[in-house]
Amino acid sequence: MKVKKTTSFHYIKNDILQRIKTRQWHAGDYIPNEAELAKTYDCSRSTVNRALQELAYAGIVERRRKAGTRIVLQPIRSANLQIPIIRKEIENKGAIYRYALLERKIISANENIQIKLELNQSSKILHLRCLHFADEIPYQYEDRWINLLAAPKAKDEVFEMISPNEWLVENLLLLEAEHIFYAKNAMAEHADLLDIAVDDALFVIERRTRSSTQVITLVKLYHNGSTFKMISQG
Amino acid sequence: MKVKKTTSFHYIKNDILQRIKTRQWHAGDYIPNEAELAKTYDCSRSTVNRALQELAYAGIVERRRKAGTRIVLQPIRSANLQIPIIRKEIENKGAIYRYALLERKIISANENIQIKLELNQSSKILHLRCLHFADEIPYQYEDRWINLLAAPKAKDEVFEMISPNEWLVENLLLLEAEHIFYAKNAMAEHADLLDIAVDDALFVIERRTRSSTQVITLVKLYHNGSTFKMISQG
DNA sequence: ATAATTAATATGTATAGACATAATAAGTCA
DNA sequence: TGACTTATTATGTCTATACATATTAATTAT
Repeated sequence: MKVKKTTSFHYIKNDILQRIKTRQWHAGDYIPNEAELAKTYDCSRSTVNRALQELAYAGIVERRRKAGTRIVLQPIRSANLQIPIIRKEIENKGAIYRYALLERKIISANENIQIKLELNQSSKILHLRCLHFADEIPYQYEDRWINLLAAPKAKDEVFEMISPNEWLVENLLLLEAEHIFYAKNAMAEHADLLDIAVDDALFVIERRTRSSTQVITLVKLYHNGSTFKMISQG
Repeated sequence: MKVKKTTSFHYIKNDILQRIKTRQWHAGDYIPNEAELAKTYDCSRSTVNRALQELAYAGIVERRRKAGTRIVLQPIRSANLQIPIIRKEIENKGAIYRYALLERKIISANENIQIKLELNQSSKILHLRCLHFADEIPYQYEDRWINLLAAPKAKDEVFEMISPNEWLVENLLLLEAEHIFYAKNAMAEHADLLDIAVDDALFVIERRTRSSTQVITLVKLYHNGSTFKMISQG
């Protein structure tokens, strides 16, 4: 005879998910409150609370004080995307990675860059253009702007041997980032650099990295044919 | 004079992040254990535990029993992507949404689809092709396969008035999904349907939705010029 | 030296109880 | 009726304590 010891929040989480999946509880409905669930599962409210908080974080339920917990109507398709580090992505494929600097220039921010870097007035920006190769085949073209107010040390780095991303990771801590993805036809410049045809579809990642107070860097990454795979959990 | 009441796990989380950002603690280093941090912050170990668990979930630190908690070397750029529901995306822009069914056909799975739908043998599949309009302008082309073993009721739905996605959300519970994103040049068929030129860059989302045991549906969504914006937190 | 065993340790999780807080509902007054 | 005030309630969070568990370090046996 088995003796129940404790009910895990994992068990509760799965059980509630199961009830939702089997339509025992319907989308839009409020589910019993924590105290009642604690009785049902014969555990403490803390345990139920943890299970429900994780379900809320995963977007399965919505919680509001006094109102209660209800099953999200149309579970928003949120997905956790792991954006690969270019060197690792290439090396994981068994290819040899090579980095090359195309251009390094200190410029004054034009209006467009000024807005994107959230600068009050035009100031000095380090503009870098680079290429990443996999087995000597152009793999990604990188167009980057570094805010020298936020990263003054970048002035002293030539970026011949180290890629901007790796330098930034080593020299600053990049925690907050904002991404935009889109598709774009290759322009003559891109085609030339990536050794593809003009108008070939490019997958572009635009990333803005910031500290709490300022934008540190803006980068546009042009991929040729590369895909991103992500798994969203439920 | 202010009297300290309690230390919130939010405070601890932010404080640790701050220490990492200001390089007081370095990437790769182990940070003090929970008991010590509890003393530092004058709070209970539970509170520290919660803060650290959230930091671990966010990919900032790694934790292992007995070993301790250390700051992740190269914080993996993971980002939470909210995939818009087409109707809402269009309506949010203030445009009028319209759905149109192009084709509905029950087929036997060919080898390719059979693999993607994880079927042991060829079985009946519902193939749907649809268009989504914003103010009568083609906005997204949808190419979808529904596994009739997983969703037999779909046989009885004509999909003239309701889009496959909305029907599936109402009739099944879709919790697990797998996404792939890529860029692709428009083929003649796509160009024709989306009213664009051949070879224009398309942003494609490929989504496979499943229950715990089987694949329910596979869909390819072809966007014309639409971008996705996502914010990854730190 | 090597393998197996045992101890030590940091995190993982559950609990009962307490108080905080947001949001709603009920009640009160103009 | 409408504007304010006051309960009420469900979730949010913290604490002290206890035990579980994974992993490493130390010890013992071979």
